Amino acid sequence: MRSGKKKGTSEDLFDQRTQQVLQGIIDNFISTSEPVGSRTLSKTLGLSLSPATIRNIMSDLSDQGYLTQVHTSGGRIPTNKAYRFFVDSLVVADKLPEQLQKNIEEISYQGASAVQDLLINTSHLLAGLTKFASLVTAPKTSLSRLQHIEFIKISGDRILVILVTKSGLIKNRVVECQDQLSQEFLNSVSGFLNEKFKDHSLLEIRKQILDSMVEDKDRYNELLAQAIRLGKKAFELDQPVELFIEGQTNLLMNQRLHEEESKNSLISAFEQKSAIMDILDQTMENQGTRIFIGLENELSGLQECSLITACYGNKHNMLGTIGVIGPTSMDYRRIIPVVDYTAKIVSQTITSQSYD
Amino acid sequence: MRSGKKKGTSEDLFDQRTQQVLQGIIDNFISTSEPVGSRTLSKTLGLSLSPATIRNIMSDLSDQGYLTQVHTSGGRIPTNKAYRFFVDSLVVADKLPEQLQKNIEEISYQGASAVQDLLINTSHLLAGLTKFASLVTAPKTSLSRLQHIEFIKISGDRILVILVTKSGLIKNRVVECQDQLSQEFLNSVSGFLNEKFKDHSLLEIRKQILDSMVEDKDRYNELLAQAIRLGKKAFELDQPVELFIEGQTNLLMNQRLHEEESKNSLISAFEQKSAIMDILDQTMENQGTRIFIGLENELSGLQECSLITACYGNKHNMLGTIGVIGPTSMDYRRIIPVVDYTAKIVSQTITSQSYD
DNA sequence: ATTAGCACTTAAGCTTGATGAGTGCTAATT
DNA sequence: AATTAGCACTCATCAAGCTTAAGTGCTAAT
Repeated sequence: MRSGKKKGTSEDLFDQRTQQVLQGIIDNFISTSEPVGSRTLSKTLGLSLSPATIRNIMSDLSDQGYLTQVHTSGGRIPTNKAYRFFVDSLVVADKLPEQLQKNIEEISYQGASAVQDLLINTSHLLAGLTKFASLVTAPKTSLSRLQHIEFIKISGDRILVILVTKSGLIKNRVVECQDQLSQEFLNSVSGFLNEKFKDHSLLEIRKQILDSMVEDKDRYNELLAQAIRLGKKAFELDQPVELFIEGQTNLLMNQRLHEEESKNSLISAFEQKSAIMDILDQTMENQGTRIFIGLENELSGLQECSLITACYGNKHNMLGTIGVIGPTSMDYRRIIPVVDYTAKIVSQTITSQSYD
Repeated sequence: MRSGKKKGTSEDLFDQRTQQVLQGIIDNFISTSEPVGSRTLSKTLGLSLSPATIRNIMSDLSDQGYLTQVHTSGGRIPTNKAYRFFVDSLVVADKLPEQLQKNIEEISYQGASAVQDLLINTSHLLAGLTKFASLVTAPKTSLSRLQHIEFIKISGDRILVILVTKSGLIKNRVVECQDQLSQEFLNSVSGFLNEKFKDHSLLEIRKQILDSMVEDKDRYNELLAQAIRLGKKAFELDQPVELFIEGQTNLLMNQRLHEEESKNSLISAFEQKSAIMDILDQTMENQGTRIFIGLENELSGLQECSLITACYGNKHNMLGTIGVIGPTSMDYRRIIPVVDYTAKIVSQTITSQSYD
């Protein structure tokens, strides 16, 4: 145990040299994924310090929980605490190379006429650029507000319901209907619903329609009755968690995560989409990029992974989240700006496509 | 070189005992994925033959290309030729357990109101049941025939185009339009297009519309002019190869394919979707289950994989293909009926949902 | 035609020892 | 007082050598 020089009050405030050493270790480990030893560091680091000195510093850092050793001898690797420090002290991430910017901007052109397409493109893009797994959540349907609803009779007893939300989501579903309803009548129904519910959230609409069920007084009004009946079917709780995941194979192939068992738990982690959604939902609270390091608490199976997220939205609200899951030892400096800029472009595109 | 007893004229027609031995080797290898030797076989096989005799038979089979050895000593494994023989001689595959039948039948209930949902469910189901990778192609949009088209004005300059095909596909796209068109006018346009083109294939419609461009004589008819303009946008070549792949991770995790390099080539094989589509398209020619063993010729990277496919369709046509990719040493007896029955259920469901 | 016996091959598992990168500690140096 | 050199020690990795078990081909006996 070395007493060390505590210049700050907190043990976590270390002097510049210590910080540089830690920085060096992290950098080194990120690029090689090999435990880094005092000798190597003495050479790579710009400072002219002997291995022995560095050893002392490293020992301090170990005591404070920033480094661990895989085996008694054989270099040290950064802990999650170290990554946390590293990421927090990244005042400004690398500027995104222009070529990458262009690549990202393309997602809004690739024939993404609907928001869903845009999100799928985004997911694809992120997985491709980062070579990790990408996550993208769609705007919550139930919170979106109604832009337009339409009923189209496509055969005797089948009606296609089309729902367009202010945020630009388009949903179809086919409902069956016993009564023979003419297209003219369906038009009146959708006209009625559009008039009455435009700008209301789907959740709200659903509640109101269910309430209306009770009001029997209007039962004589056939239009109203059918509107309620159809509306009930159209707005029925129908919100499969919309989460696009891509590039899981990237993660499985990744050099840094190659213990057999960890791969299996990785897969099962991806299978419980609801847990992932929960985390992503949290990120909607405050704008900007968020970084989760070592996901063991939230998602068992991803101990050695970090999650980088950013929200997208239109001028009024945050609508959803995009993110990337990669090994804790990923190159944060490169990945963060990619996620960041992508979210920005998604927001821009979605703003231009949404109807408020 | 043992002369062997050739009872048939062709060298590939061997007597019953030889066949049983080959069968035994394949069975054994399928269940253990270990090279199988003469001693083991002598015990597991029902016949009371000494290892030496079996060795002789195995030697013959090797000569004829049905078996190979990984190392000079250490048992033999079946070649693709052996699997081919094995599969062809499977007169009837196992009957599907009732529980599995039920599982498969569920795909048609899971709120699959549209054909696309059904296909996604199917892909998911196949990957889950087989623990391999699943492939599902959607019906070719351009060959589908028009059931209904509709234009909905959703904001000043944006029009939502909805296309419903006879096969039950529903496609949306948003097009922008400078002219301010009223919803009433759009209704006339869609009425016109529905009337004129119902039951025509989308490909055909597109061609006719492009041709119409030339007929300037009707330029005075505003309805017609707009119908052509909008129709052109609506039917624009817009057929991203619709192929659903799921469970690639299953395949990567599979015990039987664990050479590092083969995994990488596996991934890249999945990335060239068009090559996969080509193979799947072939299968549409003749109905029924087809089995491709050792895909090295068609798709480099899948040397050690087999593909089992079956088509689905409605009463008139074959519409698409479903399939499973797994290791050549998969349990064909189990997998084939799964694919088979799933295709049957998909066909049934799609028939009940399509409009002709 | 079948089988037993034998010499030979090979992958896989085990021990052994050398190597090298790294560590902690102490004493010398600045 | 901070830094450094030196030293004994630890441990993963690798290669070499050895054994074992399972398998093969061939020949001779049944």
